[in-house]
Amino acid sequence: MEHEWNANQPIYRQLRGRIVEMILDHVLEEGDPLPSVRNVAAEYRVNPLTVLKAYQQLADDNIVEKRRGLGMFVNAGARQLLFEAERQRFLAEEWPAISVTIERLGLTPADLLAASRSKEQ
Amino acid sequence: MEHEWNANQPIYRQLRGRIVEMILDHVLEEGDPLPSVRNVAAEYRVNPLTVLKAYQQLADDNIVEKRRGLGMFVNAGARQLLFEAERQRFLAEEWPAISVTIERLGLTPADLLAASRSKEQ
DNA sequence: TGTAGTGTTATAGCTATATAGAACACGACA
DNA sequence: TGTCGTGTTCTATATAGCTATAACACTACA
Repeated sequence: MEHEWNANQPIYRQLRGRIVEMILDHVLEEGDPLPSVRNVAAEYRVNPLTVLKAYQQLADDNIVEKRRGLGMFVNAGARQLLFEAERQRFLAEEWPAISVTIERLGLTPADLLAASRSKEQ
Repeated sequence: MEHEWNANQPIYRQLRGRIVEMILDHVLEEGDPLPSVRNVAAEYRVNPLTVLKAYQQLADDNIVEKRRGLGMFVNAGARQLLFEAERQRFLAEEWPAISVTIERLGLTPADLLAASRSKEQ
């Protein structure tokens, strides 16, 4: 997990996004415990309450389950749930504006491919 | 210009984005006046200081020029400046994450095309 | 000179986000 | 029983974003 936060979104929202990515990318499997609130707070230099807020939203969405004294765990079926939810959200809320931006800026598939590859290095 | 703000970004930043789009799309030509601070504030139900903040950033970036008592005007060369700046910013800051998301969600060009077209209706 | 537009500055208050530190409650284990 | 992990709650402070309202300064025009 990257260590840096940007200023475009609240930290708790970026953190939630990263947990979502870890689940979708099989870094976290169903049944796995999430990194503890204290560990994440210490490692990424944020307030435990900020971490808790991110985790709380995941619990509200039925992605994780909190077990007091034990930790938080990825729910069964969480990946499928996220996959479908993120897909719909991306197609409905993000892609339309991205598509318009790509056209407006005259970006070709070659431009986009080159930009994707240069970042992989 | 759309009338609704989302909660993902501060209003002043969304407003700045819309002015940028209007310039890139030739809705605003170089030399044109921007809608006045009061007009935008009234029409979109935001505080004049919020509008001013968006406009101030455009002035800081040499996109517009403020003329007290007269209005704000799109600078000569602003479109080219924006076009290049937005292109670079999009390719460097936005596209890499978008690309990863598209791959992660298993979205095909057909999925994306369908989503673009359904929004056009 | 007065009016009607423009930008600009000031004061004040509220909400959201984030921080800091501490302590409480639970569960597993030695 | 005590320890060490976990989640959870509490109090307090600071900053950013946004709101509301008002007034000041500039410009063009009748």
